[in-house]
Amino acid sequence: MIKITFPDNNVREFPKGVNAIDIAKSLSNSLAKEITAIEVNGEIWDATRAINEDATIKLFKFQDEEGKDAFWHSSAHLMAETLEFFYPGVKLGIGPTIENGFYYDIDLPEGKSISDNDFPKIEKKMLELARQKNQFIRTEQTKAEALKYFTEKNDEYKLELISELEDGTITFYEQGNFTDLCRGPHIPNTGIIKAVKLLKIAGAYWRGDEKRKQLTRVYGISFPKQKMLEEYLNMLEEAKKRDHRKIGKEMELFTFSKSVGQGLPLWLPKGAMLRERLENFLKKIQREHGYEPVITPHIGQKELYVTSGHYAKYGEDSFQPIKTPNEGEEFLLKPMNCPHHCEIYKSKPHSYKDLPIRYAEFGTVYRYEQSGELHGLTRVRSFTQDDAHIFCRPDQLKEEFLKVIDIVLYIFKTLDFANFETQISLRDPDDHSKYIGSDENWKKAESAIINAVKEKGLNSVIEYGEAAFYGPKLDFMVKDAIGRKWQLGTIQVDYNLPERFELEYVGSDDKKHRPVMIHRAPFGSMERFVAVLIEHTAGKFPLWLTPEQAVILPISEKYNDYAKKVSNILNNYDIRSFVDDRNEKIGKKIRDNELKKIPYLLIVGEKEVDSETIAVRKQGHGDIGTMDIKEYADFIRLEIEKQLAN
RNA sequence: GCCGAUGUAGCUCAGUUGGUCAGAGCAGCUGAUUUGUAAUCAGCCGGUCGGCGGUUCGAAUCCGUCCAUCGGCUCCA
Repeated sequence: MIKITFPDNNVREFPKGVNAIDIAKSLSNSLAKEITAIEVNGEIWDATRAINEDATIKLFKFQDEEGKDAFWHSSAHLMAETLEFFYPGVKLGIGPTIENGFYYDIDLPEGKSISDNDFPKIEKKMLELARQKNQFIRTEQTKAEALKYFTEKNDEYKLELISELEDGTITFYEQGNFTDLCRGPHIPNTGIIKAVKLLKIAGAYWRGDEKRKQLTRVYGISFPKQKMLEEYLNMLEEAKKRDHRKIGKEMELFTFSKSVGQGLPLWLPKGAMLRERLENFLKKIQREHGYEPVITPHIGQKELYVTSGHYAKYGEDSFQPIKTPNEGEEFLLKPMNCPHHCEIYKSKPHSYKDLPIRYAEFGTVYRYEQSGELHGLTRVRSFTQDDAHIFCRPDQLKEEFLKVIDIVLYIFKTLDFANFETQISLRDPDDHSKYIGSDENWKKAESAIINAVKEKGLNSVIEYGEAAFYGPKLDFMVKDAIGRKWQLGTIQVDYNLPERFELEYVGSDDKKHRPVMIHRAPFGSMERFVAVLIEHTAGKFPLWLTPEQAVILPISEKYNDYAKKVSNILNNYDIRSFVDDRNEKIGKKIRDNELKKIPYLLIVGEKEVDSETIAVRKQGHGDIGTMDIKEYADFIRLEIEKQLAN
């Protein structure tokens, strides 16, 4: 007998050789059917793998991340089996799980191709094979055996992978007529895969190397229940409807022009108004938090970026220097605001008593992103960072971090991003060589971030090796209304630039010290933030932010004058309104303005004119009654105050 | 940048094998109607069919090339 410790620290005895399914069965039969994987002493195992020693375990179902991983990875094998059936001689690259589903990179035999039209038959065959309930059988292989198998199969991709593995660590998995090199784990058998959908096809280089052969990547997703697939497909539909590129066009927020250039957004009046309100919102918070506004030019001498080190790293692959009539004089479009802010810091000497100094600027920067990478407002070549740089003493780091976190949390709360998590990016613990700055400072900064996050009680994951070479950072990821994750704000510690720009302050010891710099952008960039906000709200912005808050709809032309009067009064109350005086029936005007997502439709006809009132209709809710104008203005003001309340 | 797909009016899209195929709806304009809570009717305007070049008697349609967009890859200070 062996001792099995459950997550709740319960310990029970099982016969040696027990597996996850057996353990689950001892709890409930229905649970046993749902188990896809198990954690055994910190390692993820197959649910059917025998446990021969005392162990601490955790059972996983599809709902768990680890359970999904096994499920989708197994589905990738099932897809590979099916592809071998339809395309004999196909060579297989890698087939991992991704955030939503899985893919397999394949090299089709000469002259063969695969397209969306082939998906239905592949899906059908996959389900047919799934229904055979073929077990996933794990076998350990010697390197020689493994090489022999794939040499006979003539799959150079697997051979390459195996050649890099250490002998004694190689395992194969077999299900039905298919055998693959695989670390695992896998689900017990194919039978629990009940729904399958192939999603798309794309080219991908073998091992991500553009000099190597391009393989065909087939993406798919699978579920243990048909209903889950339907829900997922609905979510994709919903995501399509919320696409900020589509809504941005419909609502006339922004556009692009081939003539201006790709990746260079043009903000239309309504978008510009929206953005301005977001900026003012943040400016007000920043004023309250002791930030000082600065303004810097869009270009700087090339030497500035040589000093910062960015020219060496990005110069060749970015916008090229601007030349002037003066021989040898070169300027760069600024790819970031930091060097300019460092120069502002240097414009006068600083005492330790002055710190922290916080310079804030909505600074527009230019980066030559690869053309294929541009995407709506989320990836552009010119964007405006809600940037600020905090210059502080090392002992102030944690305090400043806490304050920045406060700002970010206030923004999330006000804009209704209820779900978010943070990622703390630290040094690679095994290799400190690629990082600049003293060990002591890094330790201080890393613990400052960790403690700040802990103090605020934030949901966070720590990623080792993800820090920038110049310092650790904290990133904020929000989940939008339909569950998609977006990276927004970032707070980064920087030891590099203060060094390179030789920034100093005079300490209480009358000696010169180097300040620490914090880069922070709670929105990330205005472009990206507005894009995420559009997708989060589906264009139904909070009342305080939306470009047009109310539209006045006269029943007929006779009431246009009254409508204009109402609009003027509302505008005096700072409520953004306009009159829809088109010669259309009221039903048509309601429909059009509902579709335009205007939050309030104010209908005026004979009754309203006589009683000096308006009939209020809330977008998506219908008629909510008649009010006089002052009453309505107070009503709106209250709603806005509620939204902005801390 | 690479692979693949796409590009027809302001928007959404038709356009079979190259030959009255330059179309529809919405938007806009004009007129009629004067309307009470999700589409009133009629007329009109609007396109070098992404750009350039080629094949052909003839090209939105076939070929080449460039540009842009989309989906991926790679990248993201």
